[in-house]
Formats: sequence, structure tokens, C-alpha cells
Amino acid sequence: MDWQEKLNQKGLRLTHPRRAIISVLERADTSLSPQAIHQRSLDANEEIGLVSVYRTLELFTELGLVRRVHGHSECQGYVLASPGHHHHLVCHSCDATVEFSGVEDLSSLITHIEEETGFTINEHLLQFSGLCPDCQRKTDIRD
Amino acid sequence: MDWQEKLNQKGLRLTHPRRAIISVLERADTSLSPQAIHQRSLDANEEIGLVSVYRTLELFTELGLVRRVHGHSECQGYVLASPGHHHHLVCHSCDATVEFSGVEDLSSLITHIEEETGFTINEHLLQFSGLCPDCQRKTDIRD
DNA sequence: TCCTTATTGAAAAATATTTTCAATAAGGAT
DNA sequence: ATCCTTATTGAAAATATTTTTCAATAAGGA
Repeated sequence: MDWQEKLNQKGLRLTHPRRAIISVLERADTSLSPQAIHQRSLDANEEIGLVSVYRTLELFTELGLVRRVHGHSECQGYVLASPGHHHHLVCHSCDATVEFSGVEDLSSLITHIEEETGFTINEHLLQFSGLCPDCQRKTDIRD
Repeated sequence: MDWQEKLNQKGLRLTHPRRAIISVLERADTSLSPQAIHQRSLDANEEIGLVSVYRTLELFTELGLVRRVHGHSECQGYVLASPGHHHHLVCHSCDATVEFSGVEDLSSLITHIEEETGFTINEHLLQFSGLCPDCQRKTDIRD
């Protein structure tokens, strides 16, 4: 099911600004802030308003089509979300962001925490960071 | 080692605004935004400036004395961090935030991801959310 | 108690985000 | 193809958030 269908199905429309935003995100290899998305859109000669970027990101995030990546100081990085459960891996150095399938088995940890705290857990946020292959190479050379 | 020592050791000072902020965070059972911290400080008759809240939170976060809790739409919730490795558990309903010791064993997952992606992983963000005991009770009654 | 300087608060500046509203254009219906 | 409904847009204004500047203050070591 493509974007067109996914949106129309819900009475939503695949508009020009939305296409432009998707296109920017598809080409990005890092997460992008609303401002960055807007700028790249303009650079690609897609004249859209910054407001639309905000609105679209909010909508797409709610629909699970886009996800937010959490940084140390800011959490305004957005990336396209492929369907299904997965998490992100971010490079400290170049900010490259990669998605990996959520094959993790946290169930025993979750059960443990539920017992310890009395909470019922139904959601988690998991994100890794480190050095991507390229930046590892660059670091090696410098040393 | 108390706050006084921790700061002085680094040439930093335990000032009135900083004490007020610590005190607010100690009394809180949810994470708090800079604005909320400021307001609660005023409510407690500790007249401090909002700027100091920002500056203190930034400093304390860098020092690992305070941590940021990541929500769905905002990530401006700060909590006191006890020393050592641990994560947070947040109630969807009342926002109660609890810390739990980082007993998780993610090493096999990390190794798996390192192999799959070529990244070197040295950091992770893990946060759970669900319903706290109190809110579970309230939900049960309503149903 | 003195002295150095980290820290503060107020104000201004810079950024970021949200709201409002008339105009537009997506896309289902005809 | 064309019409019609209405979701969506962009511009502007309103709000909110964060950072910077700088003179005054107060921590805390000597």
C-alpha cells in the first residue's frame, strides 16, 4: 500500500507539500528537523510553507509513518518509518540514522520490571548510538 | 558525596537557584519541564529566574545529575538521576515517573545489531511506559 | 574577612511553534 | 471530464521557548 492509499483510506490527501516532505525524508540519511526539511524542500524547488512541515510531521507521526529520533540535546529529528516494529541506530559523529528490525526480546526484562514496580508496561522506546562504519574508519586513521 | 561536594569539586557552586531546583525535583513524582520547575520554585517562595532553570538543567544534565525523559510529543521532562546506569518508566495516564536500575542485558541484541549494521554501539536509550498501579486501579473501576 | 570569579536575573534578541482564516486544490461523485 | 465538498495550504500574527548579553551579586577558597 503506497502513501496515496494510506492517506486516502483515512480521508486524508496526498498533497504537494506532503509529497515534497516524503521525498526529502526518503533522500535523507540522517534524521531531520522541521527547519531542515523545509530548507531541503526549498532547495529542491518545492515551495512549501514551514507550517505545513510542522502539520505534516505531526500527522505522519500520529499515523506511524514517520518517527522521531531522540538526541542528547534535541529530539526534533524525524525519519521515515517503515512498517512494523523497529528502532533506530544513530552515529554520534555523522548523525547517520539506520533503522533495524525490532527483533529484541525484552519480555523477560519487562516482566521483571513489572514485578518490581507494579506497572503494566505496554510500550518502550529503544535507541542505540555509536559509530557508523565510515566514521569508525575515519577515527582509526586519525589515531 | 552530596551536591555541594559534587559541584565544588569541579569549581562549580551550589547556589540558591540550584538548591531550589534540586528541591523541586526531589519533591516531584513526574518529570518536569523547565517552566514547571520554575513555577514550582516560585510557589515554594524561591524566587529564581527562568534562565537559571535552563542553565542549571543544562549543566546538571551534562554532569549526569539530571536526566531527560522522552515523551511522545515533548522531551522536556527532567528528573533527578541517581548515580549509576538506569532507565525510566513512565505512566501514560498520570505521568508518574519511576527509575529502575539498568539490570537489562542487551549485549546479545547489541552484538546482533553491530554485526548486522557494522556500527559500533556504545550507548543506548531505553524507556518504558504503561500504567502505574494507581492508574490501573482507576481504570479497572471505570470499566 | 577579603578576593576572585562563577553565577545570577532582567531585558532583549533569536528561535521555534501554534493559531487563524481566506484561498486553494485533492479526489470522490456525477 | 467536470463539479463539489472539504481537507489542506500559506501568510501573518500570536505565543512560546530558548539563548545571549551584561552589570550586579554571592559562593567559597585563601
